[in-house]
Order: sequence, then structure tokens, then C-alpha cells
Amino acid sequence: MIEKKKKYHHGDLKEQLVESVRQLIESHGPDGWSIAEACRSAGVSTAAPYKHFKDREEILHEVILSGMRRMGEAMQAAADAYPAGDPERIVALGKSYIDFARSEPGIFALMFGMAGSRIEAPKLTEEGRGKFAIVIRVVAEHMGRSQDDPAVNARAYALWCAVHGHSFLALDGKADKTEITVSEDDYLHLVGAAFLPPTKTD
Amino acid sequence: MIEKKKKYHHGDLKEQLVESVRQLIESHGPDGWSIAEACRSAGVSTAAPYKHFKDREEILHEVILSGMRRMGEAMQAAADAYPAGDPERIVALGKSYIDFARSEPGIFALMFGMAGSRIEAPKLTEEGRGKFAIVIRVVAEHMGRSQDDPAVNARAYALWCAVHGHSFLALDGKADKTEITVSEDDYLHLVGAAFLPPTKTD
DNA sequence: TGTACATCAGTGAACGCGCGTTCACTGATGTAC
DNA sequence: TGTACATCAGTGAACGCGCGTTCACTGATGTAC
Repeated sequence: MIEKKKKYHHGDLKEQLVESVRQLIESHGPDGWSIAEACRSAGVSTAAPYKHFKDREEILHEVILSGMRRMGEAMQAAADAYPAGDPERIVALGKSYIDFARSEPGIFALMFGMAGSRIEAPKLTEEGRGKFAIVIRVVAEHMGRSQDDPAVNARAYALWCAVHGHSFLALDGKADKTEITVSEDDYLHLVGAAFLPPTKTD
Repeated sequence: MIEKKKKYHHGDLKEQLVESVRQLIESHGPDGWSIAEACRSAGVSTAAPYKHFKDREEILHEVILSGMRRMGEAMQAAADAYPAGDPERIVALGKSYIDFARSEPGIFALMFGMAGSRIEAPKLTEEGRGKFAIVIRVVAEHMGRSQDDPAVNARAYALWCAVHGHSFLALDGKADKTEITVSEDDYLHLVGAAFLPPTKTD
């Protein structure tokens, strides 16, 4: 009886639908889902979702938001796993980003609005800011500077771009073995060293 | 009479449809187009396209391919505008990439397969390789090394990722003014300097 | 130059499909007495 | 503890819609003689 207003008939249809849509997105692409198909996979009539969501867009919004939260948690965990000075901390943070992109490429694409359905929502923007804040904090701690320092901002952004760019190219297969010879680990270290030289304080 | 087998009835419907689809994609997103709508905007019946294309996918393929060619030309022109040693050459190359992403965000997204309809096609892969080849060449010339040198490959890839990542984040509005304080120009110079130090030959 | 014919780009009507959404309903659960 | 009632999650049938694709056709253009 801890969970209130759940387990009425279905259990928790709202969460189940979000999960069904997530799976459809991962198996058929960012736009390869429909309410109808999600209902089929949840074993429910096509009218049922409207008890929980206003419309299609509201479902998608929820799916993306849950993805952003998962990603944020992964990044936070990666940052927490190393002390402030350790250069491996940056690498681990980048890895957590890339790993998420690789394990949930559909949601990842939606988060960055590249699919057909672009959603503007304060909640999503806010969640995205939170993720950048993690990068800023880690970089500031690494450089021993304030989070407001322009140099911190510039380097954090450069790191973000480098990791984000690699994530897209890697999961897209653009960075396939015949052209790119650098390993992911070497790449991350190269990027980390290039933007955050261990001894430099300028 | 220079153009053969054209100007029968419509002029050149094939090219016109590709252009209509392109415009729809830019105004309504990567998946915000239909054959029907493209026909309407071309002033033609919905059956007409099938005289030129096998199906919907073949139209999209053509649209993406033409976008890749435009982008390749822009990159080539940027590289050609500066001599081999000039550090501004790298910056200009990056700018041409970003400019394309900004002026044709819909096609850009499709090129990197983030929309619902993912197309696998040898022609597209080949065209993509050609673009990376430009980056490899410019970096090799900049470093005074062979195009096969692993260090060249790694730095070219790092540059690509940095620029690609920025393109996505910038046109997506993620890199808005309240969080990111570094200017695009400063960013490009930072990236160029970080991966390709002017004097370093190691 | 003029005529008969072949070609083939574009027509317009029709098709079946899956979709998002609405509707009056049903029936299980929670609550008041 | 038992009963009556209110709530509301889920039903299932229906809707109108725009879509991709097919079809027999039409009629303008190019070509052979």
C-alpha cells in the first residue's frame, strides 16, 4: 500500500506505455512507433492511453524525459566514481555519455531533437541544463577554477562537443573501421589531454 | 536543345520534386514530408513521381545525396581558399561544415541518419567517405605528414567530432547564450589549436 | 513539308492501410456509513 | 463486517484523415517516311 493510486486494473499502465514506446523507438527508430502499436505491446485497447496522456506528443515527452534522467544519472555516477583531480574522471564522464548513446540510440536522437517530432518543453530544457552543469563542475574542479570562469565554460563546451560528435558518428556507423583507425579510448584521452592539459593552469 | 529528354511536359519534374521535398524537409523536419505534399507543391498529380522514382525511399535517397554533394563542394571550396600551412584553413573548413548544418538542418539530420527513415546505400556511404577524405588531406598537409599516418587520422577524426558535435548542439539550440559563453570563432580556434598545435610535429 | 505512328510524362480516380482520437460503456476498486 | 455508492482505468467500436501506390487513360512531343 505504499504506492498509491496504482494497481487499479493494469498495474501501472502509464509507466508501461512509456516503456513500450521506448522499446519501439529503439527497435524501429525515433519515429517508428505509434500509440496503436504501443497499446498492442502493452495488451491494452487503443483508447486506454488517453486516461494518462493528453495526446501523442505528451507520451513522447515523457519517454524523452525519462531517457534524459537515465543519462543524467549515468553521468553523475561516472563523475562520482573518481576524485576531482584524476584525469580519468573526464574520460569516464565522456564514456558514460557515449555508452548511453550506444545503448539507447533512438532516445538519444530524440533528446537532441533530430527526429521529425521536435518537442519544446521547459522540463526537457531544464534536464539538459542539468547535464551540462555536471560537465562544467567536473571541468572546473579539474582546472581548479570557478564554474563561472570563461575558460572553464569554453573547455567544458569543447569537451561536450567532442564527445557528442563522436557519439553520433560512432553509433551511426560513420566512424567505421576502414576509415577511422584511432580507438575510442585513445580518442577520449586525446580529447581530454587536448582540452585539459594536466599541468596547465592558464 | 542542349538538354535532352527534358522539357517534355513539365520541364524537369524529377529535379523539381527533389527540390520540393528538400523544402518540405527544411520547413517541417526530416520526416515532415510526403509524396502527396511534394506533388501539390510541384503542381502535379500524386502518381507523377512514379515515372521518375521507384518509391518514397528512392526520392529521399536522391534528396540526401544532393545535400551531401552540396556540402562536399562547400568543404572543398573552403579548403581550397587557404594555402596548406595556414591555420585559418582548418577553421574555414570547420565553418563550412557548420554553415551547411545551419542552412540545411533538415538534410543535415538526414545525412547522419538520425531521422526515422534510415537509408543504407553505397552511394551515400561513398559520398560520406569523400568528405572525410577532405579533412584527412587538410590535416595531413597541415602536419606535413602522410595521409596514412595514424596521428593524422586521430586528429582528423577528433576535428570532425568537435565540429560535428558543435553543429548539432548549435543548430539544436542546446548551445544557447545563457549557458555557453564561448563564441563560435573562439571555439573553432580553440579546437584547431588543441588538436593541431602550429609548431608541434610530434 | 506533311502525315502516321510510337513514345512516354503526367492524369485522376480509386484502393487498402494504419493512424490518432472520441464515445458511451463496463466493471473492478476504494470509501462512507 | 456488510452494503451502497462513487470513482475512474480500461473497453471496443467507430470516425475521418492523409498516406503510398496502382491503374487504365490521355495527349503532347519526337521520329520515320
